[in-house]
Amino acid sequence: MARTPANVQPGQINERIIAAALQLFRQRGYFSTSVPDMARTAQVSVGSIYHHFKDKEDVARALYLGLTERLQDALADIARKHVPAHDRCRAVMAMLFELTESDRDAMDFMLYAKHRDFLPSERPICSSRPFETMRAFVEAGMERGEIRRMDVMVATSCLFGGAIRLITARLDGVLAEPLPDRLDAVWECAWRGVAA
Amino acid sequence: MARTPANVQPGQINERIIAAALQLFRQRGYFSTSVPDMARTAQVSVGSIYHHFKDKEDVARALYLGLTERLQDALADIARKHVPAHDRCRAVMAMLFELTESDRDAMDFMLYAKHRDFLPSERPICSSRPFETMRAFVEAGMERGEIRRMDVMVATSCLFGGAIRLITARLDGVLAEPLPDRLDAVWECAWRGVAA
DNA sequence: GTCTATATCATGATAGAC
DNA sequence: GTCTATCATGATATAGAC
Repeated sequence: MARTPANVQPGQINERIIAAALQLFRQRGYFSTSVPDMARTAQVSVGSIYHHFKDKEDVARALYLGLTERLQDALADIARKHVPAHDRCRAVMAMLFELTESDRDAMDFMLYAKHRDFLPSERPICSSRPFETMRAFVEAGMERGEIRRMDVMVATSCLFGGAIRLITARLDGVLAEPLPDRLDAVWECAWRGVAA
Repeated sequence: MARTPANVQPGQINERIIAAALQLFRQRGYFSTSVPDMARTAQVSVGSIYHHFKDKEDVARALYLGLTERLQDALADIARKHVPAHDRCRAVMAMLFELTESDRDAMDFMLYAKHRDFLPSERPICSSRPFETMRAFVEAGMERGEIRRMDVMVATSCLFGGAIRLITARLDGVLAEPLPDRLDAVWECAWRGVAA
C-alpha cells in the first residue's frame, strides 16, 4: 500500500517510514538520503520499506500528498469558520506561521523542496489544491467587494507572497523571532496592498 | 581555475561548461545531471571539466556566484540611476521580471533551486548579497520617510514577496502571460502595502 | 510481513596518452 | 590543456530465509 490514507494509526510502520523520510529529506535533501538511511532512522529494515512502497520516489510522493492533504484540511476548516475574505486570509496566514513553528520539517518540505526534481509527475506546489483554495478565497473577496478587482493570481501572490518569503527566511535561520510575532505587521502590509 | 571571473571571454571552455550546467540543472536538477551529461552538452570531455573545476559541486558554485554577481551589478546600476526608494524598488521589480523572461534558466536556478542541497557552504539565497542590497534600499526608504517604520525584513518581504511568487508561478508555467504585463498591478499592490 | 545479504548498475573521479 | 578509458564507490532494488 503505497498511499498514506489519513486513517493510519500513528506508530504504524508506514508512518514511521514517512516521518523518517521527512526528517532526512529536510536535513540532507532527497538525493543525499539513501534507503538504508531511511531504514536506520525509522528503525525498520530496507526490505520492509520496499514492501510498503514501490521505491524511494513513492515514499516522497506519499509524504507530499499527506502534507498537502493536511494543509487542505486546515484551509477547509478556515473556510467553515470565516466568511469575509479578510478574516479567511488572515486566518490562513496565521495558520501558515503556526505550522512553520510547530512543524518546521513539514513546512520546509512543502514550500522549499524542489519537488519537480524527484516527483516529476506531481504538479508544482503553486498549482496544487491548497494554493487553488487560497486563490478561491481571494476571488470570493473580489466578488464581495473587499478586494480590488485585478488578476486573481496577482492578488493572491501579493496577499501571501510577503508571508511566504518571511517563512523561508525563518526556515533559513535568517529570522530569529517566531513568525507569529510578525503576523500583525505582515498582515497589515498585505491587506493594505489589495484591499478595496 | 575554479572560479569564473567576470572577464572570461564568451565561448571559452569555462563558460561553455557553466552554460551547459545551468541548462541541465534547470532541466533535470543538480543530482540527475551527471558530469558526462555536462560534457556532452558543453561539447567538451569529462577530463576537461575536471581540469577546470575541482568537482561537480565546484561547477555549481561558480555558476551560483556568477549569477548572484550579475544580479548584484544590476542592483548597483539601479542604485546609481535612482535615489527615491519608490523608484529604486520599482526598477528592481521590473529588472527581476525582465530577467525572468530573458533568461529563465538563470532565474530558475537562483530563486528556485535548493542550493543547500548541493552547496552546503554557501549562504541561503535570502541572505546573499543581492537580497541584502534590496533590504538596504528599503531601509533607506524608511529613513527618507517614504516607507512606514517597521521591521526591515518584514517590509522587504512584503514589497518583493508578491513579485517573487509571481515569478515562480511563471517559471512553473502556471502564468501564461509575460511578467512585465503584470508589473503595474503587482507594483501598485506592493507599494500600497508599505508606503507611508 | 519482516528481515539480511547481495546482485546490478550508474556515477564521480582519476590515470595516463597525446 | 584536452582527451579516452577505466576504477572504485555507493546507490537502488531484489531474492530468499524466517
